[in-house]
Amino acid sequence: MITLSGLNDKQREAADTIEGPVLILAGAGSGKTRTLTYRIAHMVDNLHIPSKNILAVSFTNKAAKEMKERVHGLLGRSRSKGLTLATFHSLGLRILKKEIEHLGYHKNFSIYDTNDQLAILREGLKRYHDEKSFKREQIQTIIGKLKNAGITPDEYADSEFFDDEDPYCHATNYLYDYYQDKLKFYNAIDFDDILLLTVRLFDKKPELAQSYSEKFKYIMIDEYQDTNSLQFDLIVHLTKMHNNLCVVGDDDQAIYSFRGADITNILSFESHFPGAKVVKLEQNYRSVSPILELANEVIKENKNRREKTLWSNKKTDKKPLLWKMADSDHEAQVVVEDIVQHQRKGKHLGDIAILYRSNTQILPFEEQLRISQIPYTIIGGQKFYEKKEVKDLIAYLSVIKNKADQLSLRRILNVPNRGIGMKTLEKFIEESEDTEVDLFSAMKNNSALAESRQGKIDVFTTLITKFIDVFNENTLSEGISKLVEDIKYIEYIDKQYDSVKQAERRRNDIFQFIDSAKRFEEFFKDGATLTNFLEKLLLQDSQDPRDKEDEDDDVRTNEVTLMTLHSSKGLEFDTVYLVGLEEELLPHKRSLQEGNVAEERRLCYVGITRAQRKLVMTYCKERKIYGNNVTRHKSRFINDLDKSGFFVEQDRESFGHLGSEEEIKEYKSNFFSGLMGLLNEDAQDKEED
DNA sequence: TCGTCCGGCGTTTTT
DNA sequence: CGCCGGACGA
Repeated sequence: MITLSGLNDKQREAADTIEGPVLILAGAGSGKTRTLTYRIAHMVDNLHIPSKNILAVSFTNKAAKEMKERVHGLLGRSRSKGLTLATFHSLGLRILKKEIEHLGYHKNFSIYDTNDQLAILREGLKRYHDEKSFKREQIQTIIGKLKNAGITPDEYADSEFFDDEDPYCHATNYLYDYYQDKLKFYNAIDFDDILLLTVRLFDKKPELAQSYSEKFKYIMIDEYQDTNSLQFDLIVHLTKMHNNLCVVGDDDQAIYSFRGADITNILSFESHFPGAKVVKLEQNYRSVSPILELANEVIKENKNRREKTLWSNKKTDKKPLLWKMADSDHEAQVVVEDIVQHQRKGKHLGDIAILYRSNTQILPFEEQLRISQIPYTIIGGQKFYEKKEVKDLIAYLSVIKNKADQLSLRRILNVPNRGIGMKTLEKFIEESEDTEVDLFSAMKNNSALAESRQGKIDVFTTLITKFIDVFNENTLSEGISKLVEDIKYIEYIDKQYDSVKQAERRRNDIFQFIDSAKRFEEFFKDGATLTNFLEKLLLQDSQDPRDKEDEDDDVRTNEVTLMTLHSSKGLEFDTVYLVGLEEELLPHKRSLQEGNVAEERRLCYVGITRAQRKLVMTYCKERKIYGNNVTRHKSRFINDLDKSGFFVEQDRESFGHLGSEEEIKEYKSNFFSGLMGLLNEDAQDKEED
């Protein structure tokens, strides 16, 4: 028997309302995950709802995993068996893997990421007249928006999105069609397609939608403020048979509109689902009250939001601080100096985060942290699978799985060097397009080339064919090891880089890749197929620390965390430095141009509400932008409340954080000796090379 | 087929 | 200022 007595009244109400539509408006730090997990446990344990009828959807793997673990904690493994806790994309993919043939794709389809998308668009642009005046990134964005609006290439020209006067629309009209055609030909789908095709499948086969809706009788959606219209359509399909939909979210934390998230989904929930019950969670268990008061004050300027006022039992006299800095180097110095003080007092570095609007702000902080020898970790950035070596190997695996995957095939055709160049490739592509046979088969058929050159191609096609068997007969990691050996990939890497260190790092990536395959096998046993592995790699999020895979957990947690405001959503830290609170940075220049200041304000709100006890905000008088110094102004988000007493402003210019001349001198000399130490280290690095 | 030089561009990015 | 991508030459 699960008791809900540990929840507060509102949380309990939310966890105990099971039938019909429910909207839980969960303010930052209000115990949303706790409420959701108790709700699930309550349904299974007390109400005896079969776990297989429950579906909970979140946005990230991390959130899904956390929810899974916490439900396990409440129910134990055996009783939580059968629950479906997924992300939108993993759910869609699960459905497509069974049903995609209804849409004319083969079951061994590949999944393409942003880079793959751009590669196709590049070629499309080459065929389009006046190619130079269009940027493929922009076209890609538009196509993404069209997909998320559910508009097909055929429909585009007649849609509201098409403007006959706009040359971009004409280019998009051509390219969208071209792009979708290629995907189909390569038997590939992109991230947006995962949702789009699932919805389309349900549109086309209502009886299928119905059967899924009957299976998932109780549905919960986390971070509902970030859903887009496709996800909404999917939810409508899945709830059609019962209307048992519980969504959780906070409109004040909607920060992904640039990815198509539609805040009206949460704002208009009651009109989309009549009879909905709305529960507000406003008690915050995370932050001390001065931080919440500031947060409330900042966000209340936004119009068109659901009124919420967070409150906390945690009282303190200490107000949030606002530090005025000279420039970005100074900003980093002062912040890191403050962190050093923390460390001296024995505070745990894992409780500290530096949050910023844009990745361009990282550099000075990284420098200062290194000089002061403070361990740190940067969240986000390059994903593991985006490293060149890993991508090469993934491309091999992709082709072995799906021979029609032309993009992957082209990536590896001459990697390592097989003496097959563009000329040869082009001939075969032409052949492939003319005969509507996939590129691999065209190469195997050997009709485009003279005998003499065909030899090199045969080596390649034989290799791939051979490895289809190798992967059938061996485990995943064995297969990959054999592949690396067979193509002499390590030797190839060593040749590519003259720096020993670089080659070493690349080699390491490869071994790490094989290791990750091993771990995958250990975890999934018989489920560790090539297909599942590739899927996991592509859908895995980038919220793991960069380059830190090998370290122990306790080492890892005693590090200062650096990340963007976007990445920080859902997390909390004892101490938060919210840096660069300047006009044109937060709010960002581009958002100002586009007139989306409300979202920037929410971003600021998210940053403030990450802090549990200590919040320090900073801005600079001057900042280097693309090489030149530019005068900066305090962000409107705090400037508006200047004299209101919600925070204390301190001038930290000219080493103002230190007392006497003596101290300043000492600080500077420490700073420079730190710098020299670094230079020496670099020199040593070079010697090793 | 590969390396080098020049020009343009520069936000966030759960999958 | 620094990175990336395209163009062009050896």
